[in-house]
This record gives sequence, C-alpha cells and structure tokens, in this order.
Amino acid sequence: MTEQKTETALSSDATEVRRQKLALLRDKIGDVYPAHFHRTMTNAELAEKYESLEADVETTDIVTVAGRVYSSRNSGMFMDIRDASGKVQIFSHKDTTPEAARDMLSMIDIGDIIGVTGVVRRTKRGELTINAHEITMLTKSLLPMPEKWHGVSDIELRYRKRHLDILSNDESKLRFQQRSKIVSGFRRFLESEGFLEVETPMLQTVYGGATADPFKTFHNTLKMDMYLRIAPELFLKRTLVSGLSDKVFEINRNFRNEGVSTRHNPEFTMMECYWAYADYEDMMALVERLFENLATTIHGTTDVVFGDKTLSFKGPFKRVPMPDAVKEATGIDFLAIKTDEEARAAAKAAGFEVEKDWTWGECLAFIFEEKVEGTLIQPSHVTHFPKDISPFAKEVPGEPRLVERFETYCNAWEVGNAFSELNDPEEQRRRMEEQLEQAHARGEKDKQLDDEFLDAIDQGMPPAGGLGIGVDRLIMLLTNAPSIRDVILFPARRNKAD
RNA sequence: GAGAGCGUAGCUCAGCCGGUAGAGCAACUGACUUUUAAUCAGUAGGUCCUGGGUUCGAAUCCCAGCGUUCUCACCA
Repeated sequence: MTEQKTETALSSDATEVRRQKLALLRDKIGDVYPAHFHRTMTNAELAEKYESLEADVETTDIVTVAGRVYSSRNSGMFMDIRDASGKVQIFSHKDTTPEAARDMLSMIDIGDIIGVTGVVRRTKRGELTINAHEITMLTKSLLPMPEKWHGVSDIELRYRKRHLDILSNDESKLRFQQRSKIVSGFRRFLESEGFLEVETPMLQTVYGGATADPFKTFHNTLKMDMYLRIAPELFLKRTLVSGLSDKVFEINRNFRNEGVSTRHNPEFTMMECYWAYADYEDMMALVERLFENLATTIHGTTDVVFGDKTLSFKGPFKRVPMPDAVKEATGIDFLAIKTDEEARAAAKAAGFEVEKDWTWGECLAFIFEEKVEGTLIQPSHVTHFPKDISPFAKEVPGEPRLVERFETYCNAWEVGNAFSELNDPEEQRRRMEEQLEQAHARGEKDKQLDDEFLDAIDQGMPPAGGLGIGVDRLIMLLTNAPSIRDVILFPARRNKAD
C-alpha cells in the first residue's frame, strides 16, 4: 500500500518536470543515453594526480571525467559530480565555458549523470575543479535524489532500494566495498594455503550436512522433488574422496527455511573447506591465520572496533573445552556425570529447564549455550563438543562422549565450526541413521539417508579437518554492522506488490 | 511463532492531553554570480499506511489488518 502511494507520488511534478526536460533534450541533442563515452581518468585518479596542485593555480591540462551530479550551487555554475571512486567540482562560467555547454546547465538536474571535458585547476579555497569546456548528458535521471544531509535513513527503504542507500550513504557504500574485499580475501588466503576452489550442487535431491529446514522445490522434467542446499558439506567430502585436491573449499550460498533476524537471512554465504591429513587443531590454527589476514586486509591491524568493543583477531585465540567452560560457569562437572539421567538431574538442580529425553550431551550443550556463549566476546575456540550433537566428527581418544570439534565464537556469535572429520564408514552410517531417526521423530518427513555420500565414504575418505565459516557474520564483525541486512546487498523482504 | 515500537510532502523529520497539517532539503519562478549544506524572495506539493469505531469534530483516542524495526524463540 505504501508502495502504491509511492508509485502515485513518483508521477507527480518533480518527475514530470524531469520527463519534460528529457523530451527537450532529445529534441535538442538527440541521444540522451549515449552508448559511448570515454573519460580519461576516474575522479580518484584525478585527485591523486593533482594532489600537489596548489590552491588558485590553473593548469593547461585537459581531462575528461564523468559522474552523477550530487549538488549544484550558483545556478549550476558549480556542480559536484561523483563516480564510484570520488568527487570533483565542475565550474561553468561565461568566461571559460562555451555557450553550448552552459546551455546544458538548465537541463541538468541533481542525480543526472554527465561527462565533462575541461581544464584542471584548484580554486582559491582549495577545491580541485574542472573548468568545463564541454558537458555531455550521459544519463537523465527521472527521480529525485535522497535528501542530501541525511541520505536515506529509513531502514526499510535502505534495504528495499539499496541503490538509494549506497548512492546517499557513504558508510553503506564503504561496507559493501569492504565485503567484496573480504570475500576475495578469503579466496586469496585459501589459495595461498594451497586450497582448490570447487562448486558443488545447490540443488540437491537429498539435503544434509546440517540440521535445518530446507527450501523445497520441484524439477519439472525429472519429475522429482529437489531441495536448496542447507550445507555443501557432504559434496565437499565426496570431492575429497576423489583425490582432486587434498585441500578444497567452496564459498557460496546456503539456504535455510527458518527465522529471519538481524543475524539470519534465508540465504547466506558459507565458506567450507576440507584439508586431508589435517585435524581439528590444524583447523584452529587455520582459522586464526585467516581471521588475522582478513582483519589486516580491511583495517591494517588485528584490532577491530565493533560497536563499543574492540575485538582482537590476533591469534592464538583462547581455547576452552566445552565441559571445562560449563564447569567454570556453573560448577557442574559433566565429565564426572555418568548417565543421561544424572545429567538431567544436575541441570535441573542448577535451575535449567531440560526436556525429559535429553541426553548427557544435549544437557551439556544447552547449559553451554545458556551460560557461556554470551560471554565469548573476544575470538575464542570452544572445543570438545558432545558426540550426540556432532554426527560428522571423530571421537576424542579416551572420552567417547566427546568429539574433536570446535566452534569459533566472537561477539557471542558462532562464526566457525570445525571437526576432525569422521571417515569410518560404519561409524558414519550408524550416526547418520541415528540422526535420520531423530529427524523423523521430530516430524521432518522429507529427511532421507544420503546413500551416495555413504557410498563415497565406503570408498575411503582420507582423514581430514573440515571447517565452515559464516561469511556474512564475519563481515558484520569486520565492518561494524549491527544487522546481517547491512552486509547483504538485497536481503530477503516480504513482497510488497499489492 | 510471541512481545514491544514505528508508519505524516520525493527525502529527513515536527505536530499527538481531539478543533481539520508544518519545517528543512529536493522541485518550480525570480534575484545574485568564484560557491563548498551557497545565499535571498516567492510558488507548488498531503487518502497524515488501510479499514472500522468513539465523537459535533480524529493525523491525534480505541479495535482490526498490512508493512516495517527491535527483542525473544529455531538457527549460522
């Protein structure tokens, strides 16, 4: 409804005036949206080249630049134009600018994209400026620009019309530029460590590798149900079996049909990597190298400001086994507890509400989440997870209820999850069958046993460490973003068409 | 899924113990013409999210719906 109102408003005066100017321009100069225009440099390159040009000095250099008009002063005599790299001031005066170019000025609105050829100078007040000799309309804009002081601040508008957000909010623009740097930083780092990037199916006939509700769809020709992947894990392990590379990774989208929040989007970017002949301790060190590398790439230091905190991404991170962390926080020593029943009783005695059928491991993990997770602000690895919630990890020698798994926490968020990957085919089959039974008991009737994965494991997967990183969350931490929607260009929205 | 808040001009926001809507920016007209959020004078622009109710009278109070944000829950 709001949208409808907006549509109506768009056809009001401001837009109508621009359409009229467009028609006039078409009459006068023909092509208002020309296909070819060549600038000699970007605005940032210009600023760099003339950095040492002194105030009130005019060069004889003629350059061609382009950009969107952001502001106009003295009836267009001064305009600021911006390309993606930066801004430059355009000066049009009867002493220096031919009449043909000055005629254009009345046709130019804030928001239009123009090209300008002219002489480089720096004004008395120190502003790098082009004395326009020629002005070319490159794109007539039919809509007004957002308010120039505050930009677009309405959060809904910023997400729904991201172009306006980035057009008018520098911190938003910077954040998405940083996102790109971080993602390519992931690739550069992993490749430098010898990892090979692969792509595995997002459309899967059997979903697995995590516990989550999938998006379900249907393939018309094959006449079968398919699922958008909730994790790439099982295919990446099949790749590891193949011997294509001893180190593989994938950066791509996962889809989970679950709640939407400031930390959850239905599609989110996951990095998973698998490293043959390595274990979970190797993966911890890998995470530390990766985080240090990314923080330094973006900020030039491992100290990163997030909200009112400063996070140190300098390794090694604090490491603490989950049972130790829980013992320290609550006094409950899970390692001394023998049965599920005793575990539930101990949890209840400490004031936790536990379900009747919870296992020892589920009680441990629950108390960890309740009492410890929220305290893990600085990057840290929590190790030794219960086996009952870790179907793909190897047992800790001498403590079969725990597995060689860790999660990396930062700002109380889980940002990484890694194991010494289970590669015993019989054990793997048992655990997956157990998980399947539990899923069916929960009423998750689409869940199936992944026979193709189990078949590949039967073939023999080398011992390996595996790691998953929630890329969006790490980007939030590195760019000081309070919501995941601030780091996803076009976050999931309810459709507004009505 | 539950709770709380918000929805007024293109944008940013006032107005809300009920009396019929305002500012700044943007737009338009004009003045000025070496400005930096340019300045000055004027003009235009509103189904105050939608529907219902209370009332002589509703942007304002009540109810429902829609959208949205936050918190919590599931989860990364």
